[in-house]
Amino acid sequence: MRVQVESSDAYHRLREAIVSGGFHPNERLVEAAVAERIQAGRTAVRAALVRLDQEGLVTLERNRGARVRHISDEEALEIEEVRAALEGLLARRAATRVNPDDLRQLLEVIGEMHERVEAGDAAGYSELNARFHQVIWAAADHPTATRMVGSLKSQAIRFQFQTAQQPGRAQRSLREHEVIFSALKARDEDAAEDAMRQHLAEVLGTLRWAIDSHRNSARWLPG
Amino acid sequence: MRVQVESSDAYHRLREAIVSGGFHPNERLVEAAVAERIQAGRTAVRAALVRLDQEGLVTLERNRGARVRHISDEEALEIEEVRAALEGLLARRAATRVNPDDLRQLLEVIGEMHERVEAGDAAGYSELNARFHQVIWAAADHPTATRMVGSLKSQAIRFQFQTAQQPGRAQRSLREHEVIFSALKARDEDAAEDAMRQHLAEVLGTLRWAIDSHRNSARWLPG
DNA sequence: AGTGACTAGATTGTCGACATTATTGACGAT
DNA sequence: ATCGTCAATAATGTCGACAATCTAGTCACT
Repeated sequence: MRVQVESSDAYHRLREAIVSGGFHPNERLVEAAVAERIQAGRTAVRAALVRLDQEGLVTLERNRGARVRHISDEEALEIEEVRAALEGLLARRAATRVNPDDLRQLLEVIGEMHERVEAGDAAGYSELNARFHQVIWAAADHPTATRMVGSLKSQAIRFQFQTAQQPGRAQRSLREHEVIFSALKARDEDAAEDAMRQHLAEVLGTLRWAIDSHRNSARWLPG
Repeated sequence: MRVQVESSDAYHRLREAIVSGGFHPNERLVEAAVAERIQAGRTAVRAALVRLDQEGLVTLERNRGARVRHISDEEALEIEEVRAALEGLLARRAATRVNPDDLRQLLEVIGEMHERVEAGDAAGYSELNARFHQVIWAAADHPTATRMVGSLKSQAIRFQFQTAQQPGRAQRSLREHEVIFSALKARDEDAAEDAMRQHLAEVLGTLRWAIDSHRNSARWLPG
């Protein structure tokens, strides 16, 4: 029976707990309590908090402890902008490096996407969307950019649903993915970057719209 | 007389020591030794190392300690690519947000750049180059992207000189900066992003060339 | 000489204890 | 009632000690 757990596990577990919503935004992370919850020592929790702070998932204030970082609407938009720039770069790189197997996987994902759209399964579509992008990241073979995009993704996860569930969004998204695929298949760098940026500009626009309308409705009710 | 130093200072000091070359790439960072050198406790050093690991300046291996991270030539090129994408985004944002004072500062920097170029002062030019970009970051008002660019910059600092000191590079660089300035002054988003990306593509090309020629010369001598 | 087991030393990982610092709530003065 | 003071409590920051782990060197054996 193992009691001691290596500290990097504490990091991964706490990260997972935060990203999956086990802690709410702005919730205070008391070291002792967290340590008990994730079965680790306070030392390990402390190290994990420092890493998560650097990563942007947590804010750490001296002598005042840690909180789950609240990503504001505005910041979510910023993150999405950066993601567009980075994924544009990745798509460009991927265009000159995709191999037949990558293309096969992308095509497969697109096929499944059609099914989900017809079934009206937004969650399932979201999942496929993530897979599509991951295949491109792998093909791009660019660890630096991939690492940064991954970090951004976990910060913005809370907003993921707001865009995915806009009516008609999935259909348009699917078409955009098909354009990206065509560009990659043609190994056209410029077209791939353009298509990816275009796609993420649409996502950004949708998110902006969703946030605005949410803001307004929130102002109507209590007003 | 204060002996105790707050731990975030340990981070800043160690970071500064690494970035400014006080430790060599791949040099081992023994906690006790570092603690003494930067006048801090081992606990503080440990926290600093975790942050620097997450930041990419240091690699941390379990039970095997920390080393100054060696940025390979290839990785330096990747970093420069990402920087180009991010700074392109920042230039675009800046185009719609620059105020007269920002433009005044940029013009001032360009003026001084002319002087340095004529004086053949590569180091001074580098300094001004950094200032130019920083003004743009401030005008862009985009904390997320700015934070990431800053992090990249410190990782790639070792390669900064290799590009700056190529003969004739400063003159061309200066012209590129003037194009960026014009686009910002005209508040033309597309032109600003294009100009910035063009500029950094030149930097990337120069770096690539410098690395290649260095690689070759290194292979000639001992071979 | 080369290989592998083993030991001694160096270094990191973790814990518990305690000092330092924030936060909360009670209390009294205005 | 509002504000400021102050004590009580809770939480974080730091240290020293020790356990766990790696590394380098020795020595026996082939």
